[in-house]
Amino acid sequence: MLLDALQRSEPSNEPYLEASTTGRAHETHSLERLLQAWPLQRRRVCAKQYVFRAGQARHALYLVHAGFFKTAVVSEDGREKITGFRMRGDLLGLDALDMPTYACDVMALDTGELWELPYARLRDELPQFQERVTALLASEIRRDWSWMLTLGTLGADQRVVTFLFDLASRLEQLGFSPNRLQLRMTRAELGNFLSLTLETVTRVLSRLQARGLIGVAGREICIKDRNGLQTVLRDNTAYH
Amino acid sequence: MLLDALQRSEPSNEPYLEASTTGRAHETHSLERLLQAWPLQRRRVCAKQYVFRAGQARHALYLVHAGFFKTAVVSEDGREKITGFRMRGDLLGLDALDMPTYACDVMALDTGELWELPYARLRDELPQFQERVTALLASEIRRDWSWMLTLGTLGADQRVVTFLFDLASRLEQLGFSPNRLQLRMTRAELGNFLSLTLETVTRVLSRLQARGLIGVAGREICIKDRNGLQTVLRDNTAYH
DNA sequence: CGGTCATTTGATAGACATCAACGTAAGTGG
DNA sequence: CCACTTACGTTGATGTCTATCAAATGACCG
Repeated sequence: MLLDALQRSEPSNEPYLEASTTGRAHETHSLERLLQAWPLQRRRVCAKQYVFRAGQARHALYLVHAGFFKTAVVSEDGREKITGFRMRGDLLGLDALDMPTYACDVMALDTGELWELPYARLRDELPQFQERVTALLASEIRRDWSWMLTLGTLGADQRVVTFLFDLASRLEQLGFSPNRLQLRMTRAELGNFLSLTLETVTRVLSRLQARGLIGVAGREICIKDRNGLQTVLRDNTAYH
Repeated sequence: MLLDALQRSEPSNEPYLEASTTGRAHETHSLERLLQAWPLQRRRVCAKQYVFRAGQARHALYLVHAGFFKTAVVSEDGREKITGFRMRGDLLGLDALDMPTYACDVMALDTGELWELPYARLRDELPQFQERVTALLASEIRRDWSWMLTLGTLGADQRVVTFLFDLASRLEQLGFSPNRLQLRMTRAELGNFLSLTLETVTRVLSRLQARGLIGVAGREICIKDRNGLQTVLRDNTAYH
């Protein structure tokens, strides 16, 4: 139950414009609707380009309008950890709201468009905005906790499957097909997010494909047997 | 740099009332000062007692005034993950601000006192409160990310050392000695938080003690050689 | 003082990391 | 248009960290 509310991670965007079974314009888009009357600064970014980096002066909040992004934290000694993948409707920079500088790196994984939100003005002039921001902050915490649970208690296969389900669910929310996933990150990035090596990610995907549960063609993955994948989650619950 | 701002996890409370070198009344206590004029409902809890559990109707926010607590999420199939240890100055229930029910379990690890904060009223009547809550939410996210980094990229020894440093730092902020740590959680709980087994935690502590870096007597741990411990962190940076 | 729970330590095994090649795709420049 | 380069992905062999299993000791409590 908690899980349903929490799980999240990944995106794929412009292709696959099929109709979703559940309709469009979900929670994710509510911020966009809220901001329709505002003249927002837009910013285009290309793949591998940083939106901002930890330590830079915080100018604004960014609302993802298109494209895929990764957020990451880095330690002094260079260890990096991808904390999430962001897509349309996600807000970037929230985690530094109380700071003068950004607290994480955000990199575009493909070309995308961002809307620059002037936080202070929106907060003061748009009453629902503050509330929305609070909700987004809280849900980010729950999402993080959910991933901590996943990474801390599940084995490699189950982590990957959890990721695939989460990505599929997010895509579906945006109106895309939940069965054809276009990964925008490398195996290494996926592995980093899941606390696995890139080789392990590859092996898991191959394994799942061999069992007929998914189809893998590079970064294009299709989900063939949802129940089978659910079984993977239920079965060998490694650890603890 | 990021790390310093982020790391956090653990507490120990009433004993060790030594003077801290850095003075008192830090950021952590600012909420208490802010609330001095308010008549707050207080609640006493005993060890092993739940403050609230995930799914229960959300009544209020709780400010920890005394005692130690653990927050945990649980999946449908019973996997549990401790997401943090909370002490004086921490706010409980923040992660569910936008929900009708709590999103995690909170259990007292010893006797403690909580102050019940009526969120809606405080938000409306105390302007600085909203701001404070936002800051706390954001810093919880950064803290979570920092632990994700630690758990995802460091080996067992380094996780435990990171934990000890974090705990020591938090204790110092509260005015206690940063060198004598009274753990309030079992090895199993510590292991759960660090994504290790209780046996591994025990072994690491024994190992560090054998090297003369710390002293271990059950749940009482004293830090003997900070530099030596720093070395552990620098050295064998396992993984990736 | 028996009984439960927490901690410690040892022996063993397994899952995943590491190391090493090789295959594939895409982009560059001659 | 095709070597050449570079980045990414796949697969295999091997190693190791830490989980698992097991047992003994100690602490606390009714």
